[in-house]
Amino acid sequence: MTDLLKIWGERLRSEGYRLTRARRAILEALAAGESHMTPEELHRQARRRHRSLGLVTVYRTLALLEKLNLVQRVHQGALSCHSFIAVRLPTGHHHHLVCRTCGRVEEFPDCALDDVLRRLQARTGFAIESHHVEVVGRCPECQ
Amino acid sequence: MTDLLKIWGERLRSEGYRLTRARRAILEALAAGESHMTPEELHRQARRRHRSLGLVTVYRTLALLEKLNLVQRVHQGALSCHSFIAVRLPTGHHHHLVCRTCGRVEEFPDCALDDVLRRLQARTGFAIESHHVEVVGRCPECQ
DNA sequence: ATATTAATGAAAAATTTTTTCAATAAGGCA
DNA sequence: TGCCTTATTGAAAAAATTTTTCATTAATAT
Repeated sequence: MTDLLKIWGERLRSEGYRLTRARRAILEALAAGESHMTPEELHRQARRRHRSLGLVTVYRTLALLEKLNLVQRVHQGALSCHSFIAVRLPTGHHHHLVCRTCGRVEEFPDCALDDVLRRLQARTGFAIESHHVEVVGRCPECQ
Repeated sequence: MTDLLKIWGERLRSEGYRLTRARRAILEALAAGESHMTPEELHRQARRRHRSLGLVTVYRTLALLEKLNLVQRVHQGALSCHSFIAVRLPTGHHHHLVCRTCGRVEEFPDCALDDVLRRLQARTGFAIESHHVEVVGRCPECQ
């Protein structure tokens, strides 16, 4: 996890952003989180490291991290549209397998979906640019 | 499209809900829409049929229709978490292919995904219950 | 150390969604 | 048909969420 932090820090720097105390606290909370968190929840967590952290900064930082692809939103049907989770698989495209009970999120790679998409593209004439997959179930512990 | 309306009406009735003027207006707007709409947009459209329709009723009706699986939310990354579109493929599971430019939504069936999910389930130990796929691209007209 | 300027936090504003409640109208039934 | 019951509605208010503004702070290059 410390590894993740370092990588993220470097990434921010290399993009010309400053690595502030507020951002560090938010990144740490994200890296520690096993489950997706709303801005509010993330704020609560991150404040354990940085007491005076404002919720506004959480919103701003999430927007930044989302732009840089360091976090991803978690969608499931109606809910959780505004929950975020750290992106851990650094290489390539991946998706989320979310536990309905404990909220734990597992990343899984893209494999085998390409085929489906290629056929879809051929059949519909759409120029496919991106896709988003989310799978919900119960993790081994929660079953 | 008129067909769709009739089916929806019957479905509401059979579930014990009343087919009111407000709901009819909302259903018509949804059935006519080629693209996903936010509650606000839907309200604007539906009011052309029913002038005094309140936005609250749109929210309530969407919640109901979502519960009955007559509409689905459209997600794409950060945006559109709160946009809805009518479910047209009546049988079985399907997903959305969304045009980035004009917002048009095409439904496509589930085929070939089952395999991917079966393998995922075997590998992770999750009991997979549902999934959500959304593909974004540009439709033939918009390319 | 200092200067530059991006980033922060607080407050206010804007936006979105939900709740409350009295009035209305849908659908069943005589 | 016309009445009765009760789900549904719309308006207003409240709650929740997100964004903007702006003076202050602190991260980084020098």
